[in-house]
Amino acid sequence: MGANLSTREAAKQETRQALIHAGISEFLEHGLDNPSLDAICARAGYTRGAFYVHFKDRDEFLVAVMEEVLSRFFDSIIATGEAANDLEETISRYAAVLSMGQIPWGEAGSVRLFHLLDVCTRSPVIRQRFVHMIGEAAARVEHVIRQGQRAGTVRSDVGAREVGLLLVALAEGLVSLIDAGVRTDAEALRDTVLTLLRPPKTRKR
Amino acid sequence: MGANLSTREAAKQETRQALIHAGISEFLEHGLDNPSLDAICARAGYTRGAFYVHFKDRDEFLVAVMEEVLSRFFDSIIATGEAANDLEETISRYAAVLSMGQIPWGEAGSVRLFHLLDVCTRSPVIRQRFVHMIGEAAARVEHVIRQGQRAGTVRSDVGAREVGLLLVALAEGLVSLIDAGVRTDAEALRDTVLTLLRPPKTRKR
Amino acid sequence: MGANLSTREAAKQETRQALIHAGISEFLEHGLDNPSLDAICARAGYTRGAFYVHFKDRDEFLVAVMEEVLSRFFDSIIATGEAANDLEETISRYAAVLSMGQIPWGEAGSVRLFHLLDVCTRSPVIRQRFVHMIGEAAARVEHVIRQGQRAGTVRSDVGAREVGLLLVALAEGLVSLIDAGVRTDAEALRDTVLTLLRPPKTRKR
Amino acid sequence: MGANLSTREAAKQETRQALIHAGISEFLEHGLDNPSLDAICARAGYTRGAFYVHFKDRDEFLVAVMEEVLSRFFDSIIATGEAANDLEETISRYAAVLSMGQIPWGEAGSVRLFHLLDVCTRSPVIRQRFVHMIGEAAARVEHVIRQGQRAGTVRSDVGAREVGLLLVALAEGLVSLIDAGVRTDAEALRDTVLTLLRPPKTRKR
DNA sequence: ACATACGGGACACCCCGTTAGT
DNA sequence: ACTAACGGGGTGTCCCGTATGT
Repeated sequence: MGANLSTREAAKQETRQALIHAGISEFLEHGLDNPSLDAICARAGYTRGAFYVHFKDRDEFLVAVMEEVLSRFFDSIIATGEAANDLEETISRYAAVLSMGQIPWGEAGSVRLFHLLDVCTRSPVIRQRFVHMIGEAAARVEHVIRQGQRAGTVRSDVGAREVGLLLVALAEGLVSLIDAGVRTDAEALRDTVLTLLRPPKTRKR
Repeated sequence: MGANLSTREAAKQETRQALIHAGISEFLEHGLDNPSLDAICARAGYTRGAFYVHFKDRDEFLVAVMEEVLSRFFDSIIATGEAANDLEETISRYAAVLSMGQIPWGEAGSVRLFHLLDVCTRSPVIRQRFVHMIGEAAARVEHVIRQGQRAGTVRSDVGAREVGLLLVALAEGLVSLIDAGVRTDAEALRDTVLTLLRPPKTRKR
Repeated sequence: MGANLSTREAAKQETRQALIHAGISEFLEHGLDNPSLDAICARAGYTRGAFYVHFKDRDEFLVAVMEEVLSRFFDSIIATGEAANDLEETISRYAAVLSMGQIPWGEAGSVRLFHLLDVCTRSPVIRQRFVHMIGEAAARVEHVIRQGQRAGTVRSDVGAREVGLLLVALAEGLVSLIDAGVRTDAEALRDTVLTLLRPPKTRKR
Repeated sequence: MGANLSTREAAKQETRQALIHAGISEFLEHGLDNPSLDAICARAGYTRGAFYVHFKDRDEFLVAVMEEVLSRFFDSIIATGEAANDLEETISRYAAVLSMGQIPWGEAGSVRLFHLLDVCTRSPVIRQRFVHMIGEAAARVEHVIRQGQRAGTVRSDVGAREVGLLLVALAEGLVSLIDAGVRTDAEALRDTVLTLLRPPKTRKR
């Protein structure tokens, strides 16, 4: 019966996921408000009849899409985080992510940051998840900073907590600027940030 | 005739401005796509008939609104810039602006940053203006940094150009985070940034 | 300028009336809920764009239609009432109206009685107007009865007020039955009613 | 097997009845066309899957509902009829029924008369059943009248057949008026009707 | 018998742009 | 310059009937 249950339930979840993925693609290409439900459903290979089995209305769908995006994003951050306790590595990964100019996730495309911010305006649920996620990211960077400070690779006269938030905000801002079309020299910026965070060489004396 | 014409012309521009202001308010409250022209015109005390005297269609109106917003923003930046060649003062002003969590301008409210980014996606004109504005802002900060370096109040082992862009991106990112509801300690962040930029104390030796 | 005003206003009222008339026809043929706004507007020679200039939504339109029907009906009752203070004449007119099995009015068709009752369920406004109209009709019959009693053509041992309401209710019931397809002998019923209301002949003796 | 089959059969009929009852309630509250099958089924504690086991489509369901209503109504009339061969008693029962302002039946609410008339417009089957039922009711009253005439309690100068139909129509009309919200004095009306039907007192002489 | 995913279609509401007025 | 009627189209929503499960 476990298999039986999965027969129906699996098909249902598959449909739901297909719709969400189609939504992500459409939202990426045409913004949050413009895509019609028809277009989204068609892209997923379904009709609006199927849509309303899974979502009460467009807003609920939007929230579901953004939750998916957020969790994927969060997963990707966690994944990189596990691999790297080193500041330089972390910053470099961030730089790589940023150079793509979009929130990254597995297979199927991405969503603009400002779309997320837009949805935060509408849905308190998403807003909370986003804020929490930012907090997690900041905490992770903070941890890396603190480790660097202990190892002597990061200057100790700044608060790790503040630097954590600062770097996250910086990342966010750079994503926005790149999204908007501002040209940046990722390497030079990375080096500058690392220089600012390095302990003064005079300590050697 | 000059007076007569200017009277008419002034009235016309007044209507146009009223529409743009109403648009800003509506866009702020309900996003960029949702507000109907009817709602916007009604808020300005007119009807759509008046609207089409001044704008070809909704898109042209959107561009006009954003140009207004951008120029106001630019003016405010310029204004603060003129007054301050000092880094600390500049950062502080930025902090003040940021703590409001929105692009500031004169009387009537403001527009979220992500709205601007959204429009950049649609209108190359706006995009170019925005990129240019960011460049200007970065150049201005760069100038302040360079002056600080010459005066010995800013460390010299980082590129003024890179720091300029970095600070602008940071500002942008913080605005976004605050917009989204992330709580920040503006003072602590400001101090941290200033610490990072100060020359090493080891110089005392 | 009176003419000027009427140019616009007259056209507007004409459109509104056309829509209402079309609505009456559609409602008569297909019930109150089935006809689409498209069908109604098309019948009037307009589109939904015009419709929403005159009515906020379908419900408001429905009320307007029923108010029109009611006022026409009321006018027709008043008209017949003025002409007839005689009981027999009044009953005969009623019988004629009833034999049509529908609420009568000028040119363009009619509306089933149960449609009106249905709308009364939805709109308190219409309900009140309908109740008031019934009261007026009852009062009119009451007046005829009273005159007949004074003239000795109607028995005096019954309350004119009660008889008035009774006859109105009877009319309403007969309309309903005829609407539903019950076959009746209008003449026999009329004679029976008149017999019931006549004073007893034995009194003469 | 008989018990087994009847068990299943009983359960099936139970479901059917539950759906019909739910339909009656929904139709009473929201009219004949507005309630969705989903709403009706949900009210009965089922889904549309169960519905289509019992009914071909919405129309067939509507007819089934009205047949139920009609038979209940008929039963109630029969019941009162059996108990009463006396005119006064009959009229009083009628008055009681009317004062409820609705077609009465057992437990679960009622349906407005105009709903029935509405369905008569759509379904010839229902129409015929309704006409037949009205005929039965009229015949029953006619019988009572005839008995009264024989017993000398009802005047003999009017046709029992006509009076029968008249009283049924009157009942119908009063129900409609009360449905619509007209205030009536049931007692006074009843007395008036009885007075009209009583033989002239002059006979005493 | 009953639940439920899904196709498909209809319709109300809204909104934009135009045009005839004032 | 501005109003207001109107045409026309798009879209979200809902709902029915079916088909496939259990």
